[in-house]
Amino acid sequence: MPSKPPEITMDAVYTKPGYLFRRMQQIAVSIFIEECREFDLTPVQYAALVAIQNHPGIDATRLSAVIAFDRSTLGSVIERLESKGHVERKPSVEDKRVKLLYLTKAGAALLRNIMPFVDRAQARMLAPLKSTDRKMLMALLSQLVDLNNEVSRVPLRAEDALEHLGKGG
Amino acid sequence: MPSKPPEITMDAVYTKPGYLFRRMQQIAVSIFIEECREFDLTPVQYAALVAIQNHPGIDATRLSAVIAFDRSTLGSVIERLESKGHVERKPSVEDKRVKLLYLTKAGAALLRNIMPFVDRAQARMLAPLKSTDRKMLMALLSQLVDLNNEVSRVPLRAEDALEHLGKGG
DNA sequence: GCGTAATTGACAGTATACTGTCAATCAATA
DNA sequence: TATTGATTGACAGTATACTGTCAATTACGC
Repeated sequence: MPSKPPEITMDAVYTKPGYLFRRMQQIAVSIFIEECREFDLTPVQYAALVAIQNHPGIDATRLSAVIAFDRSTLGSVIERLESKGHVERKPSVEDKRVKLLYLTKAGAALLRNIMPFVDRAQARMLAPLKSTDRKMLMALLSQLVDLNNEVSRVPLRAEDALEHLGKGG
Repeated sequence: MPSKPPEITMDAVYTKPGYLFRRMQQIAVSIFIEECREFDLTPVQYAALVAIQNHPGIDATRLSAVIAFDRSTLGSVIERLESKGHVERKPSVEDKRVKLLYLTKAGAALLRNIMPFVDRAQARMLAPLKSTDRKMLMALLSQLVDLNNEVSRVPLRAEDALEHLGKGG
């Protein structure tokens, strides 16, 4: 007869949402990088490009609200996008603190070309599930992220993107 | 009538699983850190402590397989746990490359004490959903992580933990 | 038992992701 | 207008998370 089992088993990790969210994030990034290898773009860089394309002349602070990404880290992300020639930073004439963000032609072209690869990556993440299960998971996840929006350090504020209009650099 | 909308809208980000997994991971970590503030422990450090408690004398490579965590990063995680006095690293007599991992008494006590706080954090992550939706989400997520296990760089290999038995330091 | 494979831990490098701080600048108001 | 407070971008510091490399060591095929 074996001695009494430890009070805390690996189920204290494996069956918990925190662990599963971490694993799924690892897997999602891994698939994205693999599918988009030839473009040398990370998921966050992709999100930033889409947001800048949608809101030309946005500044870094508002961009961070639009993609729910920490402002401190966003600086280096933009730097990399700039050094790769996908993004331009122009100082605002109205507010000397602000640098306005624009896609370069190369950045816009990249975004068009990468879309089918991104789509394939997103499809692969959910591929192991049946169609109905995919829809169910996405619906529940969207709800949960939305309902927990205020919890994270950088809540999503999609409407912030509009504030730059009329302030044009 | 406004001009034709951009081909690529923010839905190319917001409605995609990759974005939602990233957001949910951000939120999960944020809640964990908040609930466990007084213990100064991160989610990964918690997972490592649980695994070491379950498999005393495990080495770093096997530990990485048991918590599906990159071997390169795990070194610094263990270092931090060691410097906080939660973990001991003892060289193996049988294999001079290997350092065997053990919880200290303080580490074991910490693990016991933190459990209710971890449970509260895990519950908070799913709190906005109805009970049936919580169960549904967890079931789908568990399936998906399991079915995608081989995709990530460090697949989960829970059974690896047993290999150290009989090799005792 | 010897040369080669593989394993192990460590390290360098890149990229998120967070906390906190700072100076420059702008806005709001007394 | 002068002071105060908020905003903005930059930076330092910590902690994941990955790729790739390396030397020491072990295991294995012959």
